[in-house]
Amino acid sequence: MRHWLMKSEPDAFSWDDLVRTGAQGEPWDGVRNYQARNFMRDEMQVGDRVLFYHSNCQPPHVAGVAEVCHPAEPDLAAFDAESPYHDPKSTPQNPRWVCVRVRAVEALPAVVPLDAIRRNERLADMLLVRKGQRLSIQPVDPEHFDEILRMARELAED
DNA sequence: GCCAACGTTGGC
DNA sequence: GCCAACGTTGGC
Repeated sequence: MRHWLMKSEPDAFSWDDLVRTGAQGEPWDGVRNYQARNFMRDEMQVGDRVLFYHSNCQPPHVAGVAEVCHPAEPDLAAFDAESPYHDPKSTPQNPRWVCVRVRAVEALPAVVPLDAIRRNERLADMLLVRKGQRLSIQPVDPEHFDEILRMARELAED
């Protein structure tokens, strides 16, 4: 089992939105970055655990743990001329973009803000805190994943 | 709202 | 294949 971090802007799709989608989960559509696509297409497997991260909000933070619940399939939004994610170069015969489906597992007992992650030297190597790094889907080392969960428990005690 | 960092596009 | 121009991400 691998571990991941997936970013979402809460104004667009929040942790609560994910919880509401229930067991069938949410297709992670709209990813238009090849590296992120390749992670979904080639490396993500059903059961992989995901840190659900809220970006572009104050403060940015990890909100919950999700899991991959369906393997990569074509991103239907790319075919939809009305969608902001429309890509005319992607066709049903030859889909350029794919998405996995993700469902909520559990909210963290306390959210873990980005600045706390930055200050934790055990997380110094996380891609999330690497300068200039802005992948919306990124692999997470298991130790880093567990450390985030530990921080959430610790923050909940205060 | 600003802007650094990065990815993509397209002319050549 | 190079690279300038442009668009996007996302923290601040």
